[in-house]
Amino acid sequence: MTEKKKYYISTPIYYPSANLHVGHTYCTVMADAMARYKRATGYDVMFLTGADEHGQKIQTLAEAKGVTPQEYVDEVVEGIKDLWKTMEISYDDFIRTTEPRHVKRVQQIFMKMYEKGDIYKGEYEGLYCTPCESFWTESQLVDGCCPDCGRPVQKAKEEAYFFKISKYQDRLIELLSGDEFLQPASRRNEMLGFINQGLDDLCISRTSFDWGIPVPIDDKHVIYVWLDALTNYITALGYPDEPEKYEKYWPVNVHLVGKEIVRFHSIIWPAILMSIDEPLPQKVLGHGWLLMGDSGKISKSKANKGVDVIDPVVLIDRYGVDALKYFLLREYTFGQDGHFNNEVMLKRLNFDLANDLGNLVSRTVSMIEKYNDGIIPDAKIEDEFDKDLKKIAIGAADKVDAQMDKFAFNMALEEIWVVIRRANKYIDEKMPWVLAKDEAQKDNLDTCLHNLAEALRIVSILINPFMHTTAGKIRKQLGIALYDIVWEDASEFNMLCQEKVKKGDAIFPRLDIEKELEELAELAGGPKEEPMVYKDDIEFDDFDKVDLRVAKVLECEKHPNADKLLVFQLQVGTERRQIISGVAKDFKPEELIGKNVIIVANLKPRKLRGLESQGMILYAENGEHLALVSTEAENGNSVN
RNA sequence: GGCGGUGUAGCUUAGUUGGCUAGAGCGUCCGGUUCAUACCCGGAAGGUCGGUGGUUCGACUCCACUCGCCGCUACCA
Repeated sequence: MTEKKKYYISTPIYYPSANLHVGHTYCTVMADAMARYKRATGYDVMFLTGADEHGQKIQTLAEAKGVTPQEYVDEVVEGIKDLWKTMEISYDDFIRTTEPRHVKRVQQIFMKMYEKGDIYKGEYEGLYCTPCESFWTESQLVDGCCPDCGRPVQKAKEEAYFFKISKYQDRLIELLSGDEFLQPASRRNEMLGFINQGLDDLCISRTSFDWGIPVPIDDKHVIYVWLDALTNYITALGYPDEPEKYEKYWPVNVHLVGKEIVRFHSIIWPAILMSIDEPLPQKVLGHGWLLMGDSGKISKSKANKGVDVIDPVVLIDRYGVDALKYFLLREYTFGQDGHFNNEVMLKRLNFDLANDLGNLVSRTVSMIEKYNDGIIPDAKIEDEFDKDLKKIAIGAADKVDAQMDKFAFNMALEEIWVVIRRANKYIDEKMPWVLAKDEAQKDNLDTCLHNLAEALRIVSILINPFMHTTAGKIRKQLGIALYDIVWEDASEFNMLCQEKVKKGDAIFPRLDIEKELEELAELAGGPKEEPMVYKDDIEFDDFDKVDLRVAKVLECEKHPNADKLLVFQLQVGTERRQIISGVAKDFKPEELIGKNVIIVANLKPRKLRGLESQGMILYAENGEHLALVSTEAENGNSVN
């Protein structure tokens, strides 16, 4: 027996701060389809997924709930695993960053980097967003708040260990300059642009929380997210102390990631590997986001409004796992953003699954029962229609192969549906119900029934990586083996021989779209509740240092030299002052004139792109945008 | 502001290196069929391929400018 070629594919490890939504499901479903496809086509596959369980946010959420962080993540991860089980996700390993195997290996990796001289101790000062678990530089903040979620950040200064990532800058540029490593190509230039600005050394430890892996040489510190999370791809393989799997599967063939984490996977992760002198990933593939209507990206940190159901469990309960998988894989183009929408989904399910595929199975099996006592007859003749159906059916596997090579799941499915549509057309061309009335046409009828069953047999093989339960249902109705599905058999015709078919329930019942839309809208309900997360307590004296005042907006215009900044001229009592705010996206300058706002009056003045800003205006987060914090009080008055 | 992407029928989109009468699905209209989950099949209408100018025998495809979206990035006391 020849050695199989290996194929290693990963999803990101998800952060268990809340239940997963269809966005996560989307990524995992793609990885699963690819893993199953590769297994079907003869690869020895390693499919890894997992959970990233450390960090301050988990610690805070656990405290709010009155449980230990470990208890907290155990419960959420249980839910994630249940979901993957329901969805029949065929992962080979599920790595949790709290597992001992991961913890000890991260420490070993840390030591390797340290001994190489790539890690040094320094001091980190930055602004931290607890919900997002991210440090931001001052310049990254939006209106003093986290650029991701718009919530307040807190200043944090701490002793920390740094990774000399700048040392690998040139090699990273070289890596990213190739065609293969990062796709889609549009991300490459972004990443190169980012590197070319110069890489700051990366802070890889924290002392401000302790829910993490201790730094082996300094137990005041825990290892921060990068080194902890990214290394999962190799610790799960046993690197470095049990390298058997590692040597077999590494380097990874594909890291499947969302476009928001492309940077970490295409810059930080390779740099870590360079530091420990290990091979680099062969490919990082950034997929697009599923967008919810007009309300933007699906995100755990943002409340989801609107009527579209994004809880995968609800969708699975109503329509089944394969329906959801089919929709996600068929509707969206890899790498591009897509809009998730109930109506589009329901139409896909009805048209493609119920009408085209489900109905084809139903009519084929019915006719075999009705016209040939349920036995699949042998083919006896071959006319033009037969030839064409056969040609298209046995040619489909190659086309699917070509599309899967490009991660074009939607086109791969489209190729399969070409066969399904051709088979439906074939029935109209042959008109078996007419043939059945004429004994002289028995051979023709037999051929027709046989060929339809063959086409469905081929379809069942081709859809198996994407919807394997459905593949099984089709085969069961055809009376053929469920489990030994061989990809190569999709390129063969005339494999069926007198099997006995058995009509079952509709494999995809037709849906009443109007009714479903109404019921889904009810189910969507309001946003899920998340515990409130506040900044650390402060003393009254700290608060009292802040001098808040009412101010009237006299003038407001765009900053001449910056896209995001507005320049305000304000009346504060008897005084006029100029304040600059990064809110050009949220307000039109003219709509603010005349409003009374609240400002921080005793902030040290600072120049922003050439103009001085004498304080800061307060705004409230309000969904996607900011809202003014305005007042009716006289300008100049203090706010306590 | 810098860098990059993108703009094709009402909607979602395919168009590799310039040769197309610009394809497909959904929607719309007309017709056929009854084996089947009121499904399926056929046909038609619908596009000055964002705009302007250029290169070329020939441009959706190349170039310049321009408008609209999007991403990364700088400015966000």
